[in-house]
Amino acid sequence: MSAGDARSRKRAPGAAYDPRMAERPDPNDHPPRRSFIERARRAQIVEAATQVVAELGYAGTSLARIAEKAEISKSVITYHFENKDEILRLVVSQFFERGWERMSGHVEAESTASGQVRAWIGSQLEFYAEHRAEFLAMSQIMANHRTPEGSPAFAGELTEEVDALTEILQRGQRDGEFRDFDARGVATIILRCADGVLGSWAVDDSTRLVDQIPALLDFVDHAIRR
Amino acid sequence: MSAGDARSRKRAPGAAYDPRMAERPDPNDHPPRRSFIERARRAQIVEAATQVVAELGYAGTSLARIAEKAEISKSVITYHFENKDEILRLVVSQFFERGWERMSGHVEAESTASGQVRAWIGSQLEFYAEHRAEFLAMSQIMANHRTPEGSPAFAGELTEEVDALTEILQRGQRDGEFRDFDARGVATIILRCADGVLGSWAVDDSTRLVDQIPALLDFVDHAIRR
Amino acid sequence: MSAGDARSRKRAPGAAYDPRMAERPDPNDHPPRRSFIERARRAQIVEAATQVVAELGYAGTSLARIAEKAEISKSVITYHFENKDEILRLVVSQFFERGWERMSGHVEAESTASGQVRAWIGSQLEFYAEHRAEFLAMSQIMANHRTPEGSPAFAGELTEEVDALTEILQRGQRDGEFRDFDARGVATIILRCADGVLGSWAVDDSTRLVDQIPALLDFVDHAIRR
Amino acid sequence: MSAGDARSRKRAPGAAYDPRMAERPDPNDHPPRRSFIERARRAQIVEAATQVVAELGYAGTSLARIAEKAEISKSVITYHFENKDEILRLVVSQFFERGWERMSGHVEAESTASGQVRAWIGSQLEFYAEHRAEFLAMSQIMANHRTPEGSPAFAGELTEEVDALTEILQRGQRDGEFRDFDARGVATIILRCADGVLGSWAVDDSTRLVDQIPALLDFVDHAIRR
DNA sequence: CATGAATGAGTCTTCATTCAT
DNA sequence: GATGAATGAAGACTCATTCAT
Repeated sequence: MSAGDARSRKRAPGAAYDPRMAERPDPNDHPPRRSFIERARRAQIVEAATQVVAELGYAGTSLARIAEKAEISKSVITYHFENKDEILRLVVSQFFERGWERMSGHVEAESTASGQVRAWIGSQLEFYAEHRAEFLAMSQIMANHRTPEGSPAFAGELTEEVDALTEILQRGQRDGEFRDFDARGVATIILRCADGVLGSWAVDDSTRLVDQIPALLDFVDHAIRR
Repeated sequence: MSAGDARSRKRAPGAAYDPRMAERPDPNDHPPRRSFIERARRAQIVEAATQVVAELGYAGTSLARIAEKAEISKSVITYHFENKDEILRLVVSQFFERGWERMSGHVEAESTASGQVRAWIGSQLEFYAEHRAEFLAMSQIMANHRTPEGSPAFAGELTEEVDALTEILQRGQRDGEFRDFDARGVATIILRCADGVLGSWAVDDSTRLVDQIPALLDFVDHAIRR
Repeated sequence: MSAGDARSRKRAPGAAYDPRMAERPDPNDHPPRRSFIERARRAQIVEAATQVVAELGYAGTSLARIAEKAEISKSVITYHFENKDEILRLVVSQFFERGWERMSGHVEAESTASGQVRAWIGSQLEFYAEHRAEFLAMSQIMANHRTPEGSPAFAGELTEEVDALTEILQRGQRDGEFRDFDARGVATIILRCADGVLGSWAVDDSTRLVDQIPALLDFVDHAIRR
Repeated sequence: MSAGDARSRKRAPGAAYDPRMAERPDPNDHPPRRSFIERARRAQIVEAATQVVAELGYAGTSLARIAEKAEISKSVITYHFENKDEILRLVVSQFFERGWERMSGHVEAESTASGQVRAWIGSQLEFYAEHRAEFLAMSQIMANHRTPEGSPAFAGELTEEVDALTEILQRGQRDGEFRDFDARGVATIILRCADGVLGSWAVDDSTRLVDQIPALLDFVDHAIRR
């Protein structure tokens, strides 16, 4: 049943749109209509998968261990999902969807470019700090997941995000808020900067992430302000 | 995100030699005296392992594939190494050793704190750019390698690096070069910033890393300068 | 060789109805009285099974794929049929029933023995040529289907057919149409001959089966005629 | 080890050449040099596979069952062979190689075309009769084995055989031994005829194959003789 | 110094069937 | 009359490691 339902990736209604999740149109256009039980099971399994990846890493994640964590039989997983791949992609896409839902509100609430940059970084880090396991899992999967042919499965998934931030930076330059720099290059640096801080927190959770947010905001602010 | 979020650990400048990065000590305390052939074989195998990890990722790396790449029999590997673990740790430690060899020279040649910061970031990125495969391999291993119990094998390996950069920043503040900020926090941010840029390059090699170095240096400069 | 080496069994001409080819008898002796819907569903499923076996081969045929082909849920199949076995047997028996319906008319219309032989071979091959998928499916199932214990499920199903053709050949010998030979042995050979030609057509449908019929008739004619 | 050693298919030295086994050149041209043990193990496994396929059919043949039959662990099989596919192909190719080795001698010993036809059919059937299990296995594999993409793995493998027999028939026609007919069509029929008789014996071994050989030779003789 | 052979645990996935609704 | 959910057994294959030579 339910072939090709690698699905979702819908924009949050009203929300601008999630630049991280490029629209990849489903060939079978009818989205699978799932029963209550099915939806619950799928959620349960994705949740279990998230935890396992976060704890044991990408390479240590097997269907057997996901089943164990969810306290179900392995067959239940293969019944509700096409693939291990499908599960892993859902872990990633759901995280981004929810993250962007949160961020977009904060970003749009700001009027100035610098306010939007701060809102972007701040709300992103806040969201991640609140969902550490999900973030770790997403990180692991993005860094490791490959297509059957062997190339990274999530390469270039991030360019739209860079585009969006670049636009904000350019507006800030036009408005005289920011100094002169290559907007696209700096957009990359900022995003990667945040990723990096996240990364250190991912490896070593002794650093309280939320405490580092103001420092990072301040750092970026000085770096780009006129 | 952050395929390259793990990375960087190297000797504190001036410090002689980090025993943690050394090959694991021989249980019989006399350090292994290796023949010429032995050393050659080990180097060849570590080199092959590096390439395989870079190409196929951590999860795609098996002894069989390393053997294939090195054009030797699998048994040669298990003869010369205790473990798969031993090989992977060597890939990481050798990369850091060589990287720091390069960097320390550049850093120590500078007299001002800001010069040292620039030398640090610049020479690090240059070195990585010249050794992409090694960098990718190191990244993958640091992000994925685990102890038999399942916890990250390279957690908390980064503190010395942070310590060293913190010292430089503090000196810069005392000398009036840098503005006021939490030196340790910013040290982390700077290092992670570089990581982040590396991460984007790791995923997508179309971005010419060396071209981005000046932008990053400029970015950091503005962020910390008085 | 001989993708089509299994095949052919049908009612002896004149004989009413072969119970061995019938659906397996209901344990409670009253024959199943099926509703219109039930009969339609069963037909639909058997038809889908036929197509799947023809396309994917015996080993590639699963209930899941039959359901997919019929665009129904897998449970519909298990509701209407006892078994996978029951479906496969029906594919075979229905093909033979319909085939013999066609052949018997042609054979009985002939008065001479040699005419009957020609009618037999000719109409058989014609029928098969018109129902390639059904023929392929039947072939695959006869060649592969096994009892739960592992022995061929359709062994020894061919004797009646041989008997019937043997009778015709013997009559031809008595009437002086055919030369002297072991009638039973030659009956087997003739039937297998047709099988063989079918087999080559099964593997490679570029050979237009109908074009080969005259050659085969000619071949057999020369072989047995006085 | 030993990648790409799907190998063999060499002509028997001196023997004409086996038309059934089209030369499919090995990309890695160096044939694997196997140890005594390796050759013995491979032979043992192929032999076990042959028996399992003959007894349980293509669909009933699993590596587990082959291992059981050979009284070895399943891993031994995957150590010595790349693939299940490799084993199955060997079962087929070895059978043809050996069969042709036998047949070619008999065929070439004859001077007349009709003698060669008789030698062909006779020695083929004799050989098959002496190696029933191998024949059954080969039959099952040829009828069922598919490429990963789903198309029959052994389609069109037989055309060269038809070519060779066609040549003989044409010579017979030129020499006035045979009557006028479409040589290629009849070659197909004759080969398929033999296959068919074999097929009936395959299903039901009560018929003593060797006893049927003279009848078949006689049948074919009458069919094609002037 | 080197390696061929072996193997048990574990990988994902497919499958026919059962059961409750 | 229909079906969604569940499942254990089995499928081929990969892997790191051990051992004897």
